[in-house]
Amino acid sequence: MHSPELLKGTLQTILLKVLKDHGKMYGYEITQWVKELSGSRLLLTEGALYPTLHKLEAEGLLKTETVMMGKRVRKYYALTSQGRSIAKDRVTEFVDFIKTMSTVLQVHID
Amino acid sequence: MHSPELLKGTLQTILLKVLKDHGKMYGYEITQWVKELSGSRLLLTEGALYPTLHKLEAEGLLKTETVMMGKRVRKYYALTSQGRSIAKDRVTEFVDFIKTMSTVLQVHID
DNA sequence: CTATATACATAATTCACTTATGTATTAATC
DNA sequence: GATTAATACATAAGTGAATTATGTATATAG
Repeated sequence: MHSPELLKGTLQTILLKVLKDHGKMYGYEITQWVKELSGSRLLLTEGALYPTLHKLEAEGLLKTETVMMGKRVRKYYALTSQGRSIAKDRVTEFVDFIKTMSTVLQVHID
Repeated sequence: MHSPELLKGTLQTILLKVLKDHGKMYGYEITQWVKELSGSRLLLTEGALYPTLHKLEAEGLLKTETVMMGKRVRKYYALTSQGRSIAKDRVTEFVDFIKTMSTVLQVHID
């Protein structure tokens, strides 16, 4: 597991990019998918996940669709067109940040 | 300039690694050096810098030497042996984090 | 002589996160 | 058939690393 400090500021980027790549997903599904993709190194907590999804929806980057699976609620999230645009920006911003950090720390990633 | 959110959790790593590479430095010198190294993309604020230096010193990772330059105080910081060890760990941890993030975000750095 | 750069420091505030708690359904285990 | 674990959502309290603001003081440039 990674230091939780490093994760700060990256959650929105992860959510937007995963939804961009994977299409519509529900919250729990996202946690499982990120866990699998990261080899259990990135574990999203519910206390961070749901408020962030709600915030991105409120900002118009995500749209929702609530489905009843038997008696259980499932809330699917998908990018809006604005969300797709921002997702791209956030990934670019992250890559740029990593490049700068790599220079300052004098490290080479792969 | 980078999103300040992404910077969170990386300040200690930057300070430790810069001091490891550059030897003893004083606070203001660190801000200028990081600014130059990063092409003005990483601007350390004093409100974050000094408390973090004090904290790292209190934890025994840094040792200080105060010098009077004429009438002006200058406080040099350098790694302790423990600090050198932790600096290495923090850089490794950061690189590992970036690798995980690159996988999850499906991006390639360089 | 006035503004900018150098050089330190700390207090108030912000905000994204963790931790804790709550509700409820479904599947597995004993 | 009862308890535990997994699925699935949600929010409130607390933490802590940052920003922003403020303060002090010397040195330099225009």
